[in-house]
Amino acid sequence: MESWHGHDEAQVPGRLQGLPSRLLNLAAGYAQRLVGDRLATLDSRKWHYATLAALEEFGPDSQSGLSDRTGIYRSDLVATINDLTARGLVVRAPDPDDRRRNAITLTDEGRRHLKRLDVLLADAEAEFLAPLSPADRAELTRLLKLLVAHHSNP
Amino acid sequence: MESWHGHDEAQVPGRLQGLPSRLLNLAAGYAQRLVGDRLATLDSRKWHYATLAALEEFGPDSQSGLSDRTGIYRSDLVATINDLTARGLVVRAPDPDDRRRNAITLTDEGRRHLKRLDVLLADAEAEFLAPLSPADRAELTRLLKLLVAHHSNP
DNA sequence: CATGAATGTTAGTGACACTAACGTTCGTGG
DNA sequence: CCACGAACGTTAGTGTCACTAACATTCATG
Repeated sequence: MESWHGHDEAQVPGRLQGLPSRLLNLAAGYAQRLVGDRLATLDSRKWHYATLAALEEFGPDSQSGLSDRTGIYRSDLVATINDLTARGLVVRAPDPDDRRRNAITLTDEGRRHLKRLDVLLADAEAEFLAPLSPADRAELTRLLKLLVAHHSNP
Repeated sequence: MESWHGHDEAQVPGRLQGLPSRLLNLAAGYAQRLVGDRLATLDSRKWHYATLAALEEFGPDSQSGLSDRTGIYRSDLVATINDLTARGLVVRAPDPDDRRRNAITLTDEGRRHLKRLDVLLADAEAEFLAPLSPADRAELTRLLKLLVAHHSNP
């Protein structure tokens, strides 16, 4: 993750120019890049963060529970948990109450790592929102919530 | 492109819940899906549309010119132009003035196809923005433009 | 006219969203 | 009580998109 396509911004087709869906994609791209780059400084990604955050907030959970909470597909969660266990941030143990399940538990080191990621994310968020006033940020959040709410439950 | 992860929206970690960058990614995801699905009904994708639109607006162009205008990498543009020529929407011919270049030209059929895609896109855009009032849409566009402008030229 | 830059091309990487299929384990209805 | 279907974890694979590296051809400039 180094450069990107958005720096020079040559003459762009006019019909695309002001399209909210295009602007949204552009903006989301910048946000994603900022966040991704920050997390990468600690060899982490969105998935790692989301998983650790869910574990801290809701306590130990099965993989399918984590999949629900994070939106990560259970198939992709396998590799994520592999990573996190390999780094000692999480423990995967068979659930004695339901032997189909794995109980995923946050370790102390995992909790510490999550705290470090939190700092990074707050930083990225601040940098991303820099051009907006507090009122603008609230407004943006409101509008995005409307859109997300409308399209998330059909 | 059929289902997606956003329908049930289970209990999500609170620290992620209201984060503009997360909301932005979610919203962009919905928009992308809407647009992508619409375009897919005519076996097209974002790249095809962007290329055709750029050609109509700026006239025949080289591939690297198109790359600049659309933001598509020249390496990816090769396949895009391959597709479009295979479908007769575009003609690729060596540029006599500069034999390194290919001159890409929109065909009549390409123009017709673009018109069809335009309808689809307008439709997707309308559906995406359905929950917002005209004032809200203007506001969203304004905020997104601020963000994009700030992050596109460092 | 030699050197370096631009152009198109091929190949490949990596993140992410998503599907299909399979074995194991559990819960339930008959 | 047990057969059957559902849930769980896992493996493998697909498709889109952004992006890099390397190469041959052609052009432009010094």
